[in-house]
Amino acid sequence: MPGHESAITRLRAAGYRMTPQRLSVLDIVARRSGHIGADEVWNLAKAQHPYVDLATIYRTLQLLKRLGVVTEVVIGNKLHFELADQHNRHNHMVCSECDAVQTLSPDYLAEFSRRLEQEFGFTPDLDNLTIGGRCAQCCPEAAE
Amino acid sequence: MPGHESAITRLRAAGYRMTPQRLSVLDIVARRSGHIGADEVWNLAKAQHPYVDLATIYRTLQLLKRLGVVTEVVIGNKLHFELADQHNRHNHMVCSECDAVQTLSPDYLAEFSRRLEQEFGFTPDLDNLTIGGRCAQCCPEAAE
DNA sequence: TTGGTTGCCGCAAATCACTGCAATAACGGC
DNA sequence: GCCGTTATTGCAGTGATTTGCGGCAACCAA
Repeated sequence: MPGHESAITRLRAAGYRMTPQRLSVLDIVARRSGHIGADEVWNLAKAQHPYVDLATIYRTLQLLKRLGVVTEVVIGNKLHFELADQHNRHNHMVCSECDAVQTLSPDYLAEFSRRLEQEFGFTPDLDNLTIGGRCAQCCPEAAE
Repeated sequence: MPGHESAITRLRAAGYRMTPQRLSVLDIVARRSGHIGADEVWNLAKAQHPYVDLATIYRTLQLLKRLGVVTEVVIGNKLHFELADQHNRHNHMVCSECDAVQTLSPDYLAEFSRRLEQEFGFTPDLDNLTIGGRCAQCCPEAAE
């Protein structure tokens, strides 16, 4: 699976160790095309490595997020993760009614981001920004 | 304190009941100029009404949020709330390093929001949008 | 004012995410 | 290949928020 090598290299370069648990998590997230919940990562990881702890899953996912290997999507009140693909960056719009997820080109936020940095010196973490709201189906005005 | 009456009216109009607990929460959030954590609301509420439960505080805050009476700000891993003031709407930028909070005019997001609605029929909940990132002090490039 | 309806509260337990600590294992050096 | 250092894990516990449920009380109508 592509993506692994560079991620492993990045981990090593930052002084972290490669463990079977981390490989499992990385593999699971990489195989999935799209976001996956922490609990689901755990279930799949247990299939490969029966004694992994959920805490390890969370720690690993947070680590991979810090390294920019995965991005975080807030859906309902659960965290989901997906492989960060530089060639297909996108943001997420999540409906607070039905939890439907739509993706969004980061172009929509580029101008906004640039202004925050120029005017406030604030660097928004757009890769992990989830935009909440109502989708077309659930929007109050969409009531037929 | 202004704002109470309209909020009470809005609650009633939506078929909800006014209770001493809800009045307390409303009063506490309204008196505070700025955001306040759920736990702090609880402590203050207990002073007026010793047997309020934390669950009631959370339920009330979520209710007031749904009604647009208060807005939610995510700071670190805690929820904060503040009175929604139509004459002083603003967004929040929260530093993921030091939890510093800066406010932001919603003008910065107006164009973005308009496009989401026009192109996707998605109505973003900007009132409760917290933008995470690094502030000028904590930004990697700010290392002197 | 009184009574009935039904939404709300307090309590307890569940859920999700995170953290401290002692035991364990990854990795560089010999 | 073996050893020591030290990052990482599993486990148990904590913090923050949410939910189920039975009893209680706010509100409307008479």
